[in-house]
Amino acid sequence: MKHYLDQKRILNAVDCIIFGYAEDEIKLLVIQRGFEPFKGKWSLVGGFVKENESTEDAASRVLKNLTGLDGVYMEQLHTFSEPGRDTLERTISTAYFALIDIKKYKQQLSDDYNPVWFPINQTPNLIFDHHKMVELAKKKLRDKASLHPLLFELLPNKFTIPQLKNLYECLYDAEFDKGNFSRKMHSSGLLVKQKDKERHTSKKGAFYYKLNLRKYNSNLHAILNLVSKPDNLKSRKTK
Amino acid sequence: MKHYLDQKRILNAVDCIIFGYAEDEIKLLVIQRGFEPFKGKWSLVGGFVKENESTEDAASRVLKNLTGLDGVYMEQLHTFSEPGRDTLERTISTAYFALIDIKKYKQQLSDDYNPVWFPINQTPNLIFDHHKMVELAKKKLRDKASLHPLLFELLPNKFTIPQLKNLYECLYDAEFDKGNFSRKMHSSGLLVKQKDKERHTSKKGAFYYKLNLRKYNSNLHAILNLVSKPDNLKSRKTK
DNA sequence: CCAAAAGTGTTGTGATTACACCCATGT
DNA sequence: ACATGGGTGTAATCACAACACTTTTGG
Repeated sequence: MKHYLDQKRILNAVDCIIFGYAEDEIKLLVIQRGFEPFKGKWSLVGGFVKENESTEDAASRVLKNLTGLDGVYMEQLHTFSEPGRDTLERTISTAYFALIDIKKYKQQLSDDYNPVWFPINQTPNLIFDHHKMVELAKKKLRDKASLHPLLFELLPNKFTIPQLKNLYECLYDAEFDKGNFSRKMHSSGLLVKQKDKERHTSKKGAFYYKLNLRKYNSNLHAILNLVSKPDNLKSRKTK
Repeated sequence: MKHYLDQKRILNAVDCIIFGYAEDEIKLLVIQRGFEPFKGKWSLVGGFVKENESTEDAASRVLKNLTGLDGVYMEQLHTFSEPGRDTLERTISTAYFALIDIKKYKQQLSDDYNPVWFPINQTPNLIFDHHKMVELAKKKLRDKASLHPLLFELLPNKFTIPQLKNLYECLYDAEFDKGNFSRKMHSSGLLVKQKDKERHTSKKGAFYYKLNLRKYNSNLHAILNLVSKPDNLKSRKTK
């Protein structure tokens, strides 16, 4: 018969994998630690779980401290618990991934760390098993976004269909047919056409759309078969 | 700046949601506690995480203790961490779900608890938030099995296609067309036809199949579109 | 020889792809 | 006027559901 007195001290932490989207790239927010231990090393934002909060609360708190943002899309990813994963203490960390509109993000004042957005495929070396966390988060984002319309969380309120298409193309490193992509998005019923156009990236200009929030919130499984089959990919990007 | 000294004692546990399949039903293995606290109450099997093991190791250990089985299909489900979830101690529990061949299961000798298989939709009241864990596990099993061929883990080495079909029908509470089901399974390339037949449930008899293990292990995404759309369901069962 | 379940063949439908074409506009 | 990217139309193809049909064998 097991009893908790068997258990030596284990610390509980959370780490956040924060994704954003800007300049036609998906980005990851990491910090450079300004304090010991591991001063100068790159790391995900994280923190210890307090006695009276859940890991969800802890992750929200950490995220808010770093970005100033509340009510962000966040989801539990996985709990990492290898005895040697944290080289200083025995720590079990529950990882969360978050999607934010990068334009809403405002760096909070802090001397503790220096936050930087890295393109998702050019991240620096990270401490502990944080690289594993990022890889798993990327995989989960891809898997989930192929069935659920959650990439909207990365875009501003108003966006164009070519912008949306580019976002999907980044995530899957593939090209989609503009016609078919547009039809599929429209058929989801999630888009509300605006009267104005975005006129920077093309001469004709692309209409802005907003998300139909009622539909988005009620029907989180609308986008079926967007990227399910390999044949949907026209060709691997090689650039 | 946060430091681990802020953290009061939090215990780390694991709980296992163990699924089996027998008598044309999906079952859940739960225990009745033979010791205080909560003597006589139903609960998932669980245990505390030891200092030198991961939560995965802890879950495997707990599972082996209860069932005598090694190398079982197991997957991390979710970490439950609400401060009030365990009414005795502040405990964070990482839940794992496992799929076992119920015929291989042998009850291990133990006076500590009385394990019982319950049909998945007739489970007793469980302590703490274990009911939540079971519900999430059921949802995850359904979601995952619609894309990945993991239900084979619930069947014996040799099985027939009607058996497999019945398993899917149980999980989704739906009926599938035998012709289409059979074709889809064959087209996955995962089935190896045997020479003998199962002759209890029908006069004609149904051929046994074995799993193509090489393919199964290399290609964990073979079964696409088995249950993706609601239209695939002929009719809700009402029995 | 018939009932019952396994297993195969076939057809219509709807989704999807690939690609041609039209549109709006800044230079 | 023409190049450029946004946006629409459409034919061919493919996957799938539905269901009729054949097979096997115990009673």
